[in-house]
Amino acid sequence: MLINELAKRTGLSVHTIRFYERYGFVKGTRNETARNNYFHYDEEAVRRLELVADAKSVGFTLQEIAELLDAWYGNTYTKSQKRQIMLGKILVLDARIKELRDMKRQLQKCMEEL
Amino acid sequence: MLINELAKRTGLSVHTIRFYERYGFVKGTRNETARNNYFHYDEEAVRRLELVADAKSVGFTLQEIAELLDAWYGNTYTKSQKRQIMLGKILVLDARIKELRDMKRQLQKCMEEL
DNA sequence: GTCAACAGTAGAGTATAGTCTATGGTAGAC
DNA sequence: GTCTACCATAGACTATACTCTACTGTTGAC
Repeated sequence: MLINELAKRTGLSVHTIRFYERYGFVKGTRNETARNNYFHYDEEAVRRLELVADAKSVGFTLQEIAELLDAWYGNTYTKSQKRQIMLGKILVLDARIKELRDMKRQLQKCMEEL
Repeated sequence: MLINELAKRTGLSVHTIRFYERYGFVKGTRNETARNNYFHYDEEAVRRLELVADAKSVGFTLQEIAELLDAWYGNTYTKSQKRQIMLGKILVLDARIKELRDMKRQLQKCMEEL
């Protein structure tokens, strides 16, 4: 698919996808025989961008997401390194969940005292 | 206390506190009799900044925090409006907690499949 | 009285994450 | 063949949240 369809599939704007492309989050492939220089994207591109969106919404930075994508799909890390990275992110999530729960408790207490 | 002590008490930098001051997150009081123009801060300032730090760490923007501080300490809202604002923030936190849990589950699943 | 450490204001600079504009080259319907 | 919608690159612009610099005035120890 071309970038426009990818944008529709992922709910991201074309601009944002191009921006993510510079970060290496997705990569299109060019057709050698075609005389245009359009990039084509596959289903993995969709999955990668969906992961980016999910990871972003839980507060990971683009740098962290780059690492996560590499651990998920890439081959720069060994299996055990990948597991380590995943585990690290899980611990970050646990800490963040705790902060959210604490804040929620604070707000509830404040509401009761009103 | 003066701004330096406030910074030490809250763990924020003097710069950051001044920045927050422009947002109305804290306000010092000036001593009429003194010939300097130093601002003095009280315990509420400490509590307010601690709330700012907590709210920030769970992902609220400074705008949202301004609203929260007003609901918490201010008197621009009625009690029932304040409760509404608090409840709104609690629902946001719930949604965020859910997202974090979902992401955690995804990561765990990916780890198992490695 | 002078020097370091602190106070104040104003405004410039930085990082992150987009978002948009300018420009120019395809593709396909009519 | 031309019009609209799309593709590409490069780079400018924006918002948020700081962070720092420049400059000046104050305080308190020595």
